[in-house]
Amino acid sequence: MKTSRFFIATQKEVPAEAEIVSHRLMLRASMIRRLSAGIYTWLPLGFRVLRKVERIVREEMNRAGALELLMPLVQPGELWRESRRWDEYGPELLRFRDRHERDFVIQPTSEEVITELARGELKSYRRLPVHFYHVQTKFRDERRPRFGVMRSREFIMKDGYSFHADYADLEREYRSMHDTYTRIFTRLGLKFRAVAADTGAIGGTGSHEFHVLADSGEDAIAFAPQSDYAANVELAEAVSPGSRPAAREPMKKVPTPGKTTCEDVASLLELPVQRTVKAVAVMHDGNFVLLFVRGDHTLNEIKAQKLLGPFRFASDAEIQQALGCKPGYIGPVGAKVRVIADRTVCAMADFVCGANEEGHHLTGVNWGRDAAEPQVADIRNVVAGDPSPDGKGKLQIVRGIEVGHIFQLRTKYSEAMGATFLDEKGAARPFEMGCYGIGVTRIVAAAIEQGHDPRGIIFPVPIAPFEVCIVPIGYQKSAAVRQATDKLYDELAQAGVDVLLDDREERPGVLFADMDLIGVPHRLVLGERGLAAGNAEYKARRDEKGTDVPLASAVAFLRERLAR
RNA sequence: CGGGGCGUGGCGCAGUCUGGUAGCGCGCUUGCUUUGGGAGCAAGAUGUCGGAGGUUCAAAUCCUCUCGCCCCGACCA
Repeated sequence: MKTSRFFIATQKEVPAEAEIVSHRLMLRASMIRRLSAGIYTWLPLGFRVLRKVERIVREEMNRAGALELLMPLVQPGELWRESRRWDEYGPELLRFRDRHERDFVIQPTSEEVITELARGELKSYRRLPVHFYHVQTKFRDERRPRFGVMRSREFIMKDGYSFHADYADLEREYRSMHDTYTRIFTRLGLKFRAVAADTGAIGGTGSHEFHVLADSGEDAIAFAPQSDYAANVELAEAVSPGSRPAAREPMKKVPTPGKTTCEDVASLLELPVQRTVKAVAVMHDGNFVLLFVRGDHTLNEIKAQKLLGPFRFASDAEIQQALGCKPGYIGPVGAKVRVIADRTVCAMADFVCGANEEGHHLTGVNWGRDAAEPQVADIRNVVAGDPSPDGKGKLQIVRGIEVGHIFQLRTKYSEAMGATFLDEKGAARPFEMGCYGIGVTRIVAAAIEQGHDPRGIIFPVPIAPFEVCIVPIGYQKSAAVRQATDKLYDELAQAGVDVLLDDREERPGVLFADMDLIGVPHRLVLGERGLAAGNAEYKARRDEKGTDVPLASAVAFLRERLAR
């Protein structure tokens, strides 16, 4: 490709809308343009990257035996009523009516359609197992789209669905997909981690997320460096710290006017915040419930929800009614309500908590002696330094961008939609199902979050818009440069290298800046100076300085570099 | 959904408080010079100031309505 025949519209200035580095760079590099909130056009440069990501995904899915098909973007609402997701999905599901007033949705995923297909086509166990996938546009009407294509409303996802006669076979496919995803993200050149994930309302044992590691990630991941343990913080178990020490202090009420947070109370009393206990008041099924975590810990709402079922935070008025005090001074002593303590809190003695009286806290509080023994559960988020749940070392926390998710659906959809097959004995049984997603568009942004410097994007070779660029100095002026450049360009193209020749009539600085910005991994510069000695100058995108390479061996040199 | 902010040429912004000839930088066009890290000079083009209504001799500026976009929050005792 020659730049003069391509479309590069780089910008020095960034549109004010862009917040994170990948979004800024994608706009500046002219990979994408925003059309509407969370809706983007992929320009030719960005589209090349997108296609390369898709290609790797397809190759590995096909290699694993999955079969590509294409399901519609627009799906009948009727199917969604069958699966009950019409009601469960909420406002993120984009719905509309056609001219006959029939309900339709723009698909956020395709479980309904694939299950509909399966119940019509997969009548016999002899057809199983089978795994269908497609790479298709998705729409989720996000409450708040942001970060460019990282969290957009319209995006491209690879979603696959597998059908099995029994759970053992589903598990086999699930492990196979775990391996396949590992290969895909490895080939994409990304630093990633597979982590155990929450299975949400569906339950079941199997769900893993694949996260690209980046500080700007929206998810927190807990992992143990000494073992294989890795889990989304939403899920990571906070293990019990052991048995509770004996009480040594008497309970005492102390004035703490205006000190409503554990940090404030701890600093007033000159105690570590780890000696304090904080209360979270929630309403569940019309009942007032107090949840206690250590002062420096935070409540894990997902764990709490699993324990209690759906709940919401209590209002100030409800707290006043249940405890007779304001928020900020809540404690378990004398509280005639349901009390749930985190495992860590349960193992505390002589702790500090609210006195259920405005402006006062209690010190030297002990379970059993001063307050009724609470219900104990794991309801907090793990923090760095917590022991790993597998007993091997301590947890660390890193941030990640979720780019893949594999899931054992089991029979949720097949039962809801009556999708059954006949087994060897002629009995109708619902399919065991798995589903497997990869956020194709998000991967592009994630790769940039992981690979960039002040000059621009640094793409991994497999997904770079071009593998190599040639920057001639004086292409329009010097016949020698032009001749050598054209020859090299032809040779590289012949050798199957994805090469971009920057033949624009611009000053060299402009060409260098653009090639750096769009993230081409390898660069060859041809100028009269070097050509006189028979050399081209080679520089990898991450290198500070270039090195001379004999022009005669430049193709072989690059092929060797690209083969790595 | 709640809170905050912004809509002025393709992009980034000033001008709005205090009504009175619509401006700057980047980009774009043409010419000359320049040419190994985002050039210089000169000449140019591009605006229904998001939209509708109102107040006024006069509205980018004041008022009302409306549309769009961005950011923050939804962990709090």
